[in-house]
Amino acid sequence: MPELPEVETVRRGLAPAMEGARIRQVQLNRENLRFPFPDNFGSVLEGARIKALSRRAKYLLCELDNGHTVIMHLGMSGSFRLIEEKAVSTPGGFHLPKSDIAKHDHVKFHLEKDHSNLLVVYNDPRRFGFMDLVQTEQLYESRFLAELGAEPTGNAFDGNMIAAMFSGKAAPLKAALLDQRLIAGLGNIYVCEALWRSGLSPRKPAGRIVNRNGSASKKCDMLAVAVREVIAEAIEAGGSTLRDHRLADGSLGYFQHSFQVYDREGDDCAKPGCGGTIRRIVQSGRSTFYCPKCQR
DNA sequence: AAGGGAGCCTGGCGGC
DNA sequence: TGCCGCCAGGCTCCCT
Repeated sequence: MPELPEVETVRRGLAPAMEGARIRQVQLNRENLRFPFPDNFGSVLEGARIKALSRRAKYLLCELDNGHTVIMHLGMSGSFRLIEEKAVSTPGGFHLPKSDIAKHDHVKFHLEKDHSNLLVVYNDPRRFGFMDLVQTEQLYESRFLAELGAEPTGNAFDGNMIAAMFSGKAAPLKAALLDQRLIAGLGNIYVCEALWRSGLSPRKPAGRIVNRNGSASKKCDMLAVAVREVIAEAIEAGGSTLRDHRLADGSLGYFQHSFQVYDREGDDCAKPGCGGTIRRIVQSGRSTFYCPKCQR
């Protein structure tokens, strides 16, 4: 479920319960997800207290009080469930009632907070997600975070920044916006939506929206605004829920009802007076949805 | 050197 | 009903 707004929604769902909690036990139901779990994963986590749950791009960062931070990525299909203590509590934490045990539950974090037990379960059918452990001091030099580009929610993100990033680029706008080394956190859905909102074709070479002298054109400004807005609105809506993914508390995000182009091939373009039809094309192996009439 | 494609996995859906 | 191919929100690696 995971582009930036979904990860942020997960973070907001888990943080109140997890921050300040102590990790009693970590249960790994397999030795790897996309990558192997680090050897010391359990030993470093168990007994530690969670200081903060934050986010960078699509990564969840769980800072512990022992100098380590857990880096987590949800891949394509990862999700968390938060389960409050139930009747089946034991001295070692508690176990899921049979009805709550799901296929592909790969990691269970048994937590204790304010004398009650919590269970945080990570489920991931496709196992493209992963978890890693780094020294908090070197967090931003770690291999996953070091290369990341601008946070599209940040104050510095504007048309000038886009101009600097896209200047001279031959890659299509779609690919440039998906490049995590430039802007970090956008995925297939929100890129399609942002391009539609800004009236720009996903096929247009990224460098061509930049002024000849390298400064920000009107198009750069409009694109920056569209990206900021679509991300902000999606976070506000609790992200998008596709294929029945749930949020940590079991509820559903509803931004998918606001999609104007994503997965809407054949629909009329929603832009007033446009009259175009949404089309699906494939760019670098992935679906792009756009309106050929008003996106130029 | 940047850009495109395959590969990693499982599950759900539509077509026959 | 069953089987098959295609598709899916991400990322890394390898090739040109």
